Amino acid sequence: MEIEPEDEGYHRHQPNRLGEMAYHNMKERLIRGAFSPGAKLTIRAVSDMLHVSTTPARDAINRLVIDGALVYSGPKTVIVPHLRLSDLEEITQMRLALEGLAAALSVKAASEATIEELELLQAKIDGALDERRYFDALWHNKEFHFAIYRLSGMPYLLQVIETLWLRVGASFNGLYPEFSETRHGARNHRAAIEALVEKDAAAARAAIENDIRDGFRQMKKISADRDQRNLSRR
Amino acid sequence: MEIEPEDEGYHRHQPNRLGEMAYHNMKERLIRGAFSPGAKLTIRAVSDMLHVSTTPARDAINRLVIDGALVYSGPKTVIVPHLRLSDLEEITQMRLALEGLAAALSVKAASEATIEELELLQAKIDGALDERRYFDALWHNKEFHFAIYRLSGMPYLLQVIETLWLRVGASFNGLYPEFSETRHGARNHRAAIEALVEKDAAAARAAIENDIRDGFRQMKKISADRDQRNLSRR
DNA sequence: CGTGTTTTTTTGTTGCAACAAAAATGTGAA
DNA sequence: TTCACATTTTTGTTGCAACAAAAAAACACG
Repeated sequence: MEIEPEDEGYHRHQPNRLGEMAYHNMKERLIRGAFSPGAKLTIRAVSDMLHVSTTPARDAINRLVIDGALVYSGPKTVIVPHLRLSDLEEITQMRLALEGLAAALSVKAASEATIEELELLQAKIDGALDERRYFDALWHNKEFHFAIYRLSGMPYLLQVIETLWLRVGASFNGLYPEFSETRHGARNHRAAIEALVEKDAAAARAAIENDIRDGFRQMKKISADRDQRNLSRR
Repeated sequence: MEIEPEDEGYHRHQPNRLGEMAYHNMKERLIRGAFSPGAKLTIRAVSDMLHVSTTPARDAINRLVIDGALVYSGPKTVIVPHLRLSDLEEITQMRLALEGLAAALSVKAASEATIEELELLQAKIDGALDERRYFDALWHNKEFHFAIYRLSGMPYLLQVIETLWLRVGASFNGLYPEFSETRHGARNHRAAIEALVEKDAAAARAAIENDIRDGFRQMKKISADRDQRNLSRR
């Protein structure tokens, strides 16, 4: 590894302590599906929920709106958005481009230790699925993906990808257990690990892209079924 | 122009009026290079500059930090960052993936009107270069690119791309006039227009990617020369 | 002249209240 | 019930002040 000639490295302090805390707390709740699409979030509600004043609560909500994890349904009303098919398609396109890139870049930093880590994570996914712990399965799936992407060494890229996951995560946690049960990822994950072992960038990209595409088809199908059911039940 | 079939379209109101204004105002100033890398920005300074209170000024600064257009150099100090080569490389990789995607998607929406618009913009670029109005040239160059990307019909994609431009823009406005003078973009832009006319997605992507790569090489070279000069002058 | 130390000034964060505007609720007529 | 309108409640925005902490300035010593 080369030594960077001028790595000034901007200080990674953590100002805005309460606001940052509120943001991460709410982000976590959203990813875990604590709020259903359509749920209204107000500054004062968040402020009470997290026992902070309105200022950090406002900071958190504003930032989540910027991320697209929350959305204005009126001038003074932010809600958890209903993900439309067009949104899902746009996000999927971006995921293919960005996560494909991250996967391709990851192979050069792959080591035996990282391979082992990935094997372990995949075992956790399989185990969780066997025991019908669907939530854990999805969680470990995320860890698996980001363990690979982290190898790219591109922090900003990782940040953008994480925001994309946040956007779909908030809306698609309602898809249990059909979505998790499909095990669509296992084969693609095996292929990804194999590609890392052989340091084959193109294969790694292909494996991740397949995984994303398979997931997209699943989501689309399940979501369409739901809509159908909701429609006919009216 | 087609009518969108199911555009429920979350209300596009504009809350946070002063904060939004402050953000866009500062963004504009940064893209135009009003602040040199290393310049310190404080809440109260921005608040005075824009004649608003501290709250919207704080909102604007925080958001620019999230964008990566500003950076903490200490717990209580935000500055315009010096772009390191590794940063530039990461951003360029992401630009290739995302702007390549946008360009490929743009062909299906290309019409005669948009072709005319692009021709006009290219003429403006050339004209500005002829008259050594380098700033205008760069500005119209941005318009040219985003006129294409807008055709993709993906608003969030556009937003992310714009943030990438903001990050490099703030630091590389100091590269006048060498950078603008090179006219590296003309051939690539012609190729892009041609691709849109023939609705050739692959060609459009290739043209844009070439443009980005050429620009990256230029920036890298000029920036390296500068560093060399600064180093030897010490 | 640097260099470490102390003092002064500046700065971001946080909480809060006032206000206008929007959302929710209530009311009544068809 | 359904719809339009009036009333009440809720809500985001904005400005501001107190405070601790950090940055800058002043200073002293070598």
